[in-house]
Amino acid sequence: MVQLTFPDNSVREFSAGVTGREIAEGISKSLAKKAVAVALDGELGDLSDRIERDAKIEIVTRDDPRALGLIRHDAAHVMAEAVQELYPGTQVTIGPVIENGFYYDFFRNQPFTLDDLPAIEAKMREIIQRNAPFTKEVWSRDQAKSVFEKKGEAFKVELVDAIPADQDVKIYKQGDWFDLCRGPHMASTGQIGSAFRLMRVAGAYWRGDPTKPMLSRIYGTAWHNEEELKAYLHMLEEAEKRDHRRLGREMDLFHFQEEGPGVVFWHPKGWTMFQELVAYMRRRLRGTYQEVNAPQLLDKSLWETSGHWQTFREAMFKAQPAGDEIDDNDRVYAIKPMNCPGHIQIFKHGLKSYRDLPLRLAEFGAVHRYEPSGALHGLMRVRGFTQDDAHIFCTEEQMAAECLKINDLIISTYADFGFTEMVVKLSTRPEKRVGTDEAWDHAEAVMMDVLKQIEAQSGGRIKTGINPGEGAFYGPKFEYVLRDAIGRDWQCGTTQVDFNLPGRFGAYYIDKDGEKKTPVMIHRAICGSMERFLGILIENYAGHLPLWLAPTQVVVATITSDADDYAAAVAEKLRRAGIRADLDLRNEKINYKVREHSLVKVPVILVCGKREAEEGTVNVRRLGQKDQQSMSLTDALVALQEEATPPDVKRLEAEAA
RNA sequence: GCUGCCGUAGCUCAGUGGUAGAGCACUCCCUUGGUAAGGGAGAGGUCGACAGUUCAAUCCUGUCCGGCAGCACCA
Repeated sequence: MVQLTFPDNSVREFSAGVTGREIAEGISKSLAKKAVAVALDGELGDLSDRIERDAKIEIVTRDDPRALGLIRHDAAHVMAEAVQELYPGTQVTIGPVIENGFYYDFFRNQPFTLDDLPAIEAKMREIIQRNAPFTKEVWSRDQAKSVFEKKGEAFKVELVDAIPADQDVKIYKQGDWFDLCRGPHMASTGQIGSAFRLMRVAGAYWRGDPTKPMLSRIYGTAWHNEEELKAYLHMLEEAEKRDHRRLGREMDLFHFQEEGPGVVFWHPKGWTMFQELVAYMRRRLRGTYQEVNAPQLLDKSLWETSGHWQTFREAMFKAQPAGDEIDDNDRVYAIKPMNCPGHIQIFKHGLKSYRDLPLRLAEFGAVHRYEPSGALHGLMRVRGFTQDDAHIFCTEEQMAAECLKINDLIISTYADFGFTEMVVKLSTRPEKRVGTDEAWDHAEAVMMDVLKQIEAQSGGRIKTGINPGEGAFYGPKFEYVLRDAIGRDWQCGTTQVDFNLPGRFGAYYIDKDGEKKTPVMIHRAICGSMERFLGILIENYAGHLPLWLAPTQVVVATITSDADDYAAAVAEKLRRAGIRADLDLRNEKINYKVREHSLVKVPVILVCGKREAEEGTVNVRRLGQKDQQSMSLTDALVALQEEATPPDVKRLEAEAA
């Protein structure tokens, strides 16, 4: 007998080997019909699984949130069946559930195209209509391998070999079609329902390995019901609308062109945002960091010393004199891909004492990396970008305190942009690394301790995690991942402890005892790449930037030319108050002007007509709002000036008051 | 870099084996209109680049460049 505890805490006895399906049927017919799986002590399993031990049991119905993964997984299987039915000879590989959906990778000489999807989707609906039950069998390895070999499924044979020895080789059948799968699955294909859609096709390497064959992947999305599917598709549309590449063009912020793949042409408005962001960061560094600027072009030897030339040469730009007649035109320079070697040179220049530590050098350093062409993506991944970089030279004892200080800076910076949800992850030693195990043990212990403090300090707002083996080759690191307004995660900030570079470059300081010591170096970035961070901000705000960041903060627009002089005076006063204001005196209707400035997302339009000119008022129209507000020019000036004050400056003013 | 798709006016896109079109934007004229497009006229393109096939290529083929979606990469 087994004792099973139900969600209402009632405990009932069943004979061992009872199945979830039998239990559900025993409770009610309707439950049995709705049931798609069973959860034993929280772990999902098939309704047909025999229950041989005491456990907490739940009958999982189709509308349970946990069923969504099953719906998607089953949909992947059905898609594979549909594909093999339509395109005989296509080999199946793997088909997992992913965020918002599923995919299945196929091997076929001719990759799938978007045009193939409607037929596959129709076939899937047909298979779902058939409503064949999912049944499970456990096969021996040899049996599984020989069956898949006979079917010509070479990839499946490889997968059977990859299953750990202590796990069963499970085969799931749906009608005549079957697949190697760890399960679980729902009761029958009909339970998938109709709220799914095939989305796109893409190439993907077998097992993620570029040396292995390219497979043809089909992505799909699947949901509990049509409403959820519709909501998801709507969310995708919203994301597309706030695509920073589109907004960048529409708002005239920047552009790219063929001659400069992956490098940004910043237009006046975009550059205003950029500079506003840099100015913000500079204010945040004031009093703590010293800003420096290291050369763009440095002899190759420096990059050999740092190790970049050996490790990242493929991703670096080299430069040489272009003239044929120049004596040393065999001398090779590299355009900097990082700022650290430069900063170490600055540290090394002049003897440093332990009293100088921690020494914090910051730079808005423009770096260039030859990113793979397929990786380029608007501002998010470029070949030339500006890091809000800093290197802190300190002692090992100072390391933990420095990491916490950086943490405070990063968290408060993100908060100023409205990012309050974030995750800090500790990346630990990778396989390829430098430094002794003792040094890594020590560094990881220190950082683990810091991580705990970060979590404790945050009062639960910040989640923490560990990425094993993801550290840099020279030391462990923290990664700061923020969540934007539509729930997407972006890794931006990073704090990396480095035991390697200072020693390689022979950097040292004179310690209390008069001995030379090698400092620890901490690399840190907050925005990471200013370009990318701006891209994230544009998407996060959907172009509706807070006033302090908006390139054009106010447009003063006239209704008739009678108000031209007054409007010009208003614009002038705004400018004197430090507000970025444009003047629109064109001979156009106010409708036209409002529409045009609204489309480029100007936050505030001050409409001035005859009435305003006579009364000394302005009519305030905010972006996205239909109603207007009339107020005196003086009041408007004060209010706008207040609103246009960056959040950090507001804080300082509040403290001073 | 790999796979697939794409490249026509500043933008969004039609189109054809016989050297091109629309809407918006732009310029000029008329219009002075109270909160998301007033009317008219005009200008604007070596159809991504280079080769090939053809009497003839923007269209077909190839190579290259660039973009998009994934994959891989990201010091």
